[in-house]
Amino acid sequence: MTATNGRPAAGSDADRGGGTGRDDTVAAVVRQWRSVHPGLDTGPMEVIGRINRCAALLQQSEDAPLRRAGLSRPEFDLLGALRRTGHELTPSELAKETFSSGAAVTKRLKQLTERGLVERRGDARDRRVAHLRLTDVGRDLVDGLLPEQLAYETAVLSVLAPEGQGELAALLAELLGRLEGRTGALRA
Amino acid sequence: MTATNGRPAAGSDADRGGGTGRDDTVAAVVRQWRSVHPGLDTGPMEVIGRINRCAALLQQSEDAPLRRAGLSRPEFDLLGALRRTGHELTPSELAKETFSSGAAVTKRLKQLTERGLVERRGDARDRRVAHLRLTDVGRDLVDGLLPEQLAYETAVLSVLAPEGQGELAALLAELLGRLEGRTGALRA
DNA sequence: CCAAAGTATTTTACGAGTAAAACATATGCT
DNA sequence: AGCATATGTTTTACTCGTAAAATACTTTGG
Repeated sequence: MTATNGRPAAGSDADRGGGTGRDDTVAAVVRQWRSVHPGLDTGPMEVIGRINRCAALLQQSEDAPLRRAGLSRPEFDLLGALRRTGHELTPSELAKETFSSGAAVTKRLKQLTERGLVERRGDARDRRVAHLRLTDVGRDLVDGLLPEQLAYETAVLSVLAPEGQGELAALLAELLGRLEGRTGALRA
Repeated sequence: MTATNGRPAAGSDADRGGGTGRDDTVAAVVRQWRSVHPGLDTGPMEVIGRINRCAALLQQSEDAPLRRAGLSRPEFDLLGALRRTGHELTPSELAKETFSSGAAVTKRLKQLTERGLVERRGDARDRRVAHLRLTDVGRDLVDGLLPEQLAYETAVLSVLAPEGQGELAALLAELLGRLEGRTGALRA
């Protein structure tokens, strides 16, 4: 919690490595804060601010191939969950799997079922629960879209060297694993 | 675009380093996809999926101190922009500064002005434009909240060693800088 | 000076997510 | 069996963001 931990001093390390690094907007914001509140440890901003901003930027571009297919990312995530698990899922399982609320899943399912991408089947034993599965059309849509989507993402990420991507993935995995360990239940 | 680029092979590298690494949910998802579509290069998922998931998780916890003050993160960002630039800003400048649409800024300003955190002043020369500034109350709120918020974020991030945080910040800065270079205009 | 075009901001209509309540059904206890 | 409680899902009321239209003002060029 002190202002002098192990992080490299902020405000001048914007370009590391080959000197090709542009200055990012978060660095500029942090610089402003530091000049207004010189005593503050702005370290967390440099991580969290950038994660948020990256997420926002990536989602804009990232979703381009999806939109061509008339799908939002949350919709694609839902279809993807059904595809990758390979079996039927109940609404609650889908909610857990896609990290969204039950109500949101209900709404998405309604639309996706109307579009014929997903089918609903009632449970014989417990008539409260529903089982959802992809229709053939839904399955083909996902299978056709995924390679496109991944190719697109590969292209977007190619601004980073492969080793950089690997390091980034590893660090994020570590952070994510521990954050999830704190709060998130580990799913079955 | 080939499946054999420089990234470490996915699916078994979940714990690196000291062996303390928990398995994160994205790793599990990627494993599922790989077993359904073995030919696919899932590299981008490991980066983008994790960035998105981290952003989501962080925002949940992150915003706790803010909520105590009755502020959403976008509201705090707006107040913060006014505080850190140190001068008045027009609605359009605020929109640029907080990466949100003009309409969203209008709405937030309305609420924040009603709450007495922000003041509006009309421009003498050009009567279309407004100039916004923090009230004393608004300024004190931001100044009181920021250290709390940063301390909280520091605590959340402390699941990563300081060097890890530094590396992560640097990699994200590089990614972000180049992504912004592609599309985003570099602001003044 | 006046009309046309441009710019800053707000308003409107709407889509999507959420929390909490409402339903519908199942399970446990006596 | 019968009632209380728990669980899975949907509905309701509401908030917030967005795109596009509307508004208000300014600038430009004849």
